[in-house]
Amino acid sequence: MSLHDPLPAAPNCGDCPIRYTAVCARCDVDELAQLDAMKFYRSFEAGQTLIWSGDRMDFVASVVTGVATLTQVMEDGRTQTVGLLFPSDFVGRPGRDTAPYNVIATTDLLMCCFRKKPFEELMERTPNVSHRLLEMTLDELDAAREWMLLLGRKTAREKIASLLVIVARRDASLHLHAPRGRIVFELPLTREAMADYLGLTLETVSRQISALKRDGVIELEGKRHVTVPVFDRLLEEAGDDDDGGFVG
Amino acid sequence: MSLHDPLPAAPNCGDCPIRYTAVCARCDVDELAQLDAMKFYRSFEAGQTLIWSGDRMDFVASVVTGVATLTQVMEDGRTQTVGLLFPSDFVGRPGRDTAPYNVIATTDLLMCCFRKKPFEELMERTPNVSHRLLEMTLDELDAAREWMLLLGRKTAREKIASLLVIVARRDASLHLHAPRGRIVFELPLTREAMADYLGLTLETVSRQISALKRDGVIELEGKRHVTVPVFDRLLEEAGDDDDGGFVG
DNA sequence: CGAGTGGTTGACACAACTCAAACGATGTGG
DNA sequence: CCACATCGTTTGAGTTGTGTCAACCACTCG
Repeated sequence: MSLHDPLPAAPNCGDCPIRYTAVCARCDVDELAQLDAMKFYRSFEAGQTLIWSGDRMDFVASVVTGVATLTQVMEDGRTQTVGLLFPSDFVGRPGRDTAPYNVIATTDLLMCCFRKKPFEELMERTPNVSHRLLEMTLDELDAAREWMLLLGRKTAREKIASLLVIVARRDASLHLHAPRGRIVFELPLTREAMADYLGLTLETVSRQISALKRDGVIELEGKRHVTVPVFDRLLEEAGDDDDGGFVG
Repeated sequence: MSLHDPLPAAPNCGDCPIRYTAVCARCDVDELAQLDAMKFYRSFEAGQTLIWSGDRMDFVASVVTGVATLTQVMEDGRTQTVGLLFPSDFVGRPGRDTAPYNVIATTDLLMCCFRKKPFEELMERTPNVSHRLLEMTLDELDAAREWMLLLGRKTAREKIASLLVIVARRDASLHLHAPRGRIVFELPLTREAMADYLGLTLETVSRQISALKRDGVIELEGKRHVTVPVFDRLLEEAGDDDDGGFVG
């Protein structure tokens, strides 16, 4: 399975690909049955905007397959992506009713949705959900702060390498292993979407990817299919001091 | 009361300045008594590092008075501040035992601490605490994402203006009102700490502050005492499209 | 009074941005 | 089936905002 797989038929919770990683990860059979009863699926095509900043949000959701971005746009059009959503990531905030960001599908996307009100009520009586959500939110906060270091202090080349590391890790985690040695993955983002996430222009992104290719850090087939011959080399280029523990 | 006030004698929870804004905000008298029994205070001087990244953390804490920063440092010394902690903000993550960031007091600081284990146990049986912590963590995530926009897309001048807006807002929230018209506050950060938070060099910070002064957006007495004659003007300079609703 | 700390200002360099041209892949209509 | 438009991308040439290096100022402390 990769980030781009065709959408599976709406799965039963029991054999859902994100059963043990999403908000529902710690639910018992009874709790799962309750979620199962209230869930509904929505699918989107690559490029579609699911939610506009300022919209009323009457549901929360988990990404089942595909990738989406959270982006902020300034009045004059400057755009910054503030979150990448991979399978199992959660969208929406209990207790808030308007969306603070645009949510955009960058690949075909399947979401598992819950109407907000019933979900909030379930959260009230189900610590297994609210504690898992707290844990996931704390993880996202850590990720956001790591991204602040990237945006504030890394060079364009380090930024690109760091993004590739993130994508490689999230892709690997779908297969339940850590990236090591020679790895291959698909980029779920256009050059422009990468630029918006990295705080760069798309030209700079393109140039730095070309440079990493020229230097043998990566190989490309087409624009999206990336091979990293030596993952540790990519890690060095990313300039991270730690290796960011693997979460299965 | 300002961000810099001398430390009060260790207060009783009932008349603690952050009684209705910290993790304990929603606790009833009984829950408060439990927290009261297990809490202890620690104070720090401006400039002190409370916690080093990688250290074992056996407590969590709330800022009672003063300001602290969370900072990340790369191997080569590049430094990025990833969080500003004002009174009522929470430090430490239940369920993790080593600190991911340096925590540094930028003013004299009073912390209300809880040993991690007992606090976690109390959280298990006290939804009023864990729900409040979830809410605060979601707020912090929003703040981190707003900062990502700043780091990725704003100019140096906009960055400075934005920081001043944040400090003005947090300072005002201690007095339970929103900033408006002519306002006055103390900067709780050195130029270097500002640079680390804004992803700039201290020279650029200094130049842009001089420029804002020259243009009449701010007035300075000494290096730290700031007067903003027209708060809306500062907001324009910050380049934010929304006015970031007031939280009392 | 000298040393140290935090801040300001200047001169210059360079990484990344802007503007512009062109490419390959894909799709569409005559 | 070819001409043509579009989209995402690459590459080049020139500009600029911010970083770097360095001198100097204002205070404070011992």
